[in-house]
Amino acid sequence: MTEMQSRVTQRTLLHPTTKDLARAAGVSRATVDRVLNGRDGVRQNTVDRVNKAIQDLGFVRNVQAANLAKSQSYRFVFALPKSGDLFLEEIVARIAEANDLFAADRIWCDIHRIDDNDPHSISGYLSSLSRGDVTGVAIMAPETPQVRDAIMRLQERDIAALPFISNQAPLNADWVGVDNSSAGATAALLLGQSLRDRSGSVMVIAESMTSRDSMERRLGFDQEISTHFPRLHTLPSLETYGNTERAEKIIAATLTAYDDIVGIYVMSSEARVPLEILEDLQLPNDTFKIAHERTPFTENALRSGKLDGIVAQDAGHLVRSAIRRLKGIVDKRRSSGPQERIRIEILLRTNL
Amino acid sequence: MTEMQSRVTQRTLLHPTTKDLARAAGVSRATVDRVLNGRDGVRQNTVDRVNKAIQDLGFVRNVQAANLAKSQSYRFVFALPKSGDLFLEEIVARIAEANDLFAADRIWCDIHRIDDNDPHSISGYLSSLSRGDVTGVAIMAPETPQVRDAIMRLQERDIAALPFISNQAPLNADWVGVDNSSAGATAALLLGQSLRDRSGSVMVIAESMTSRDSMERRLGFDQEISTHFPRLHTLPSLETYGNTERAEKIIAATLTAYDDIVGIYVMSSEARVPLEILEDLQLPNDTFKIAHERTPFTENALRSGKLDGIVAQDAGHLVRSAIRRLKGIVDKRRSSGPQERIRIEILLRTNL
DNA sequence: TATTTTTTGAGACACGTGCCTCAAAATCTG
DNA sequence: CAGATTTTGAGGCACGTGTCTCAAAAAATA
Repeated sequence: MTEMQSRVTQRTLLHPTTKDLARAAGVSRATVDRVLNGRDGVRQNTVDRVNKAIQDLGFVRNVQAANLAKSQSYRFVFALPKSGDLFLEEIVARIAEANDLFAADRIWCDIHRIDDNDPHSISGYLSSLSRGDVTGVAIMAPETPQVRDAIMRLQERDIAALPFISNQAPLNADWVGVDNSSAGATAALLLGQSLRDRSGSVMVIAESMTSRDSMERRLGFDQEISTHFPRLHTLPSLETYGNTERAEKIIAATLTAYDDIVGIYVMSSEARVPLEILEDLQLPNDTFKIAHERTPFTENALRSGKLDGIVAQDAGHLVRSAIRRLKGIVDKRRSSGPQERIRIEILLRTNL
Repeated sequence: MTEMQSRVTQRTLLHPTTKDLARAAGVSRATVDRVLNGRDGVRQNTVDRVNKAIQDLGFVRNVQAANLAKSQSYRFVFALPKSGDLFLEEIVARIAEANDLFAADRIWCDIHRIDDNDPHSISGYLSSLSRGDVTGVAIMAPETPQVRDAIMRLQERDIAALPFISNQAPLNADWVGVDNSSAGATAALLLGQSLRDRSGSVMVIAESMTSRDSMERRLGFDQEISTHFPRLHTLPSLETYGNTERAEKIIAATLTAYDDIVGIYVMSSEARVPLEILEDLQLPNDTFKIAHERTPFTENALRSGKLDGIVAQDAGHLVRSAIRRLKGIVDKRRSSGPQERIRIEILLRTNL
């Protein structure tokens, strides 16, 4: 057994270097370098020979050594909205953590808060960046033409760009976040399953319905309820606009208007305000309440039974995944292979 | 703003090297090397001065350069049981994937199948390993004194050892896997929540109850049911021992003995056999069925409604996490900081 | 064939750290 | 104080790749 293996691996170097490549292809190290780094002035024939040698030897470029030679280190920026809820605070905290986790890999992350609602300031910031200052940007911003443009121009300047949490378009290959439509559907399924033997109305509370993310969640939620739980009836979204007084008013109004509310879906990533209001309003004990995103507040609410479930995306996972993805882009790992998908997490009291 | 920052960072080098350290501490690079790598023959006073300089400059050792100098590369082995179910196949596939994901980091993984049930063969294999062949091992094996011993001896030989999925002891700091007690409780909560308005018996099917993992799951499950869903009654575990005929017999017997079965919990990581048997037995449509681990089979069952929920640990995540953890141990990252916890995932039809 | 152009090779240096040797300096011991 | 011992410094080579320069070889063109 061991003999057979050694016979196979005998001529196959364990970790072939560019030197070995050169020898195998019958060219010089300079030429190998030209091929590896896509410089021109090499005949196709020669390129092929080198590529064949790469295949034959199973050569893998030593990125560490390469980075050392280039004295490359990675400087990433997380461009996040200024107006922040608890979920955003969570993200910020995870970035700080990731910073010293990745320090050993020569990766350094900064945070830049941008004024959302103003697409111009976002794209302005993005175009102010230059390679040398920063090697990559993770961008959390609502989808607008300006932002899309700015992202394109970043890539032209050889800066890695990665839509983060807020998706820019369904077709975009490089992005880190969850499918909001499925997230909404998951909230619906969880709610519906728990209320399977009852019928009534479901209140839906949002911060605003303008963003693509909100729309998708709502769509997914409604679709799941209507196809699988026809005994439940979903009410129109209540939009709080982040305003507590307004929230109090519309929630109270809805509760008096409908006396058959059996479930509540808090759709926005900031669940604190609506939940605090609901608590004061003395709902029946068996009203099923579900919200998005894990924050110290929602976590607590789940523990104490004020909330029955959370549909979440893991902030730490999002951050780390974004960093690894950015590094992958910079390293030009095209065959990034198994994409590390961000899962839609369901949190109950038992798996916090 | 920028001025203030630059004033601060002016004297602070962006990426100080050992050379900078030496200058700052007023010693030679040789001495810095002695301190950094814990060689002796350095006066305490000098050690302190170097450490102070490390603090002051915010020095972070360039692991890439260090690995290059040592021509260190990481060879990890996953020691997995021989007798495998679909979940194990999943793990194996993820290891293969991870292999080319981590190739750029000079990490190479092998798989070694060990005969479970025979603690001696496991520890025999582990003691046959030597540094140079392998830098770290992820071990999936039931807890026995022999295995614990072998792990200790691995560490003495400077080989990183990491219990994998099967925990060795609750107190063990270094391990990758989930809390099985919480996993069981989560299955219970999901089941209970869906059956909140009904009462009856819950069938529990296991492969065997000898391992710590099974015990913990069952314990967590029972505790959650009895404290929060007293209208449900959990039956004793049916042990299939991986034998299809036996499984058919005991499941059928249980179904005739109890006519009030409202839920079924398939506890073992191999859910296929029990579920196939159950399908033939024509259960009422609203029987809530829950199982563990995502495999092509369980996934399909969930999609087609033969299963209502899966409590899972993400195989890819487990594998990647184990690899990163092993690398962390080898690199001597003591302040490993934010441990990348493996989440207990709840999979429903909507978030597959 | 002679000349220009393209392609290739040889060699050097750099990146930051590990690891080695040998000598010099500092400290301790008798 | 001399000698033994411990501590420190200076310097060099290695790791694998990137990036230069300059010359040589090969191919294309006139």
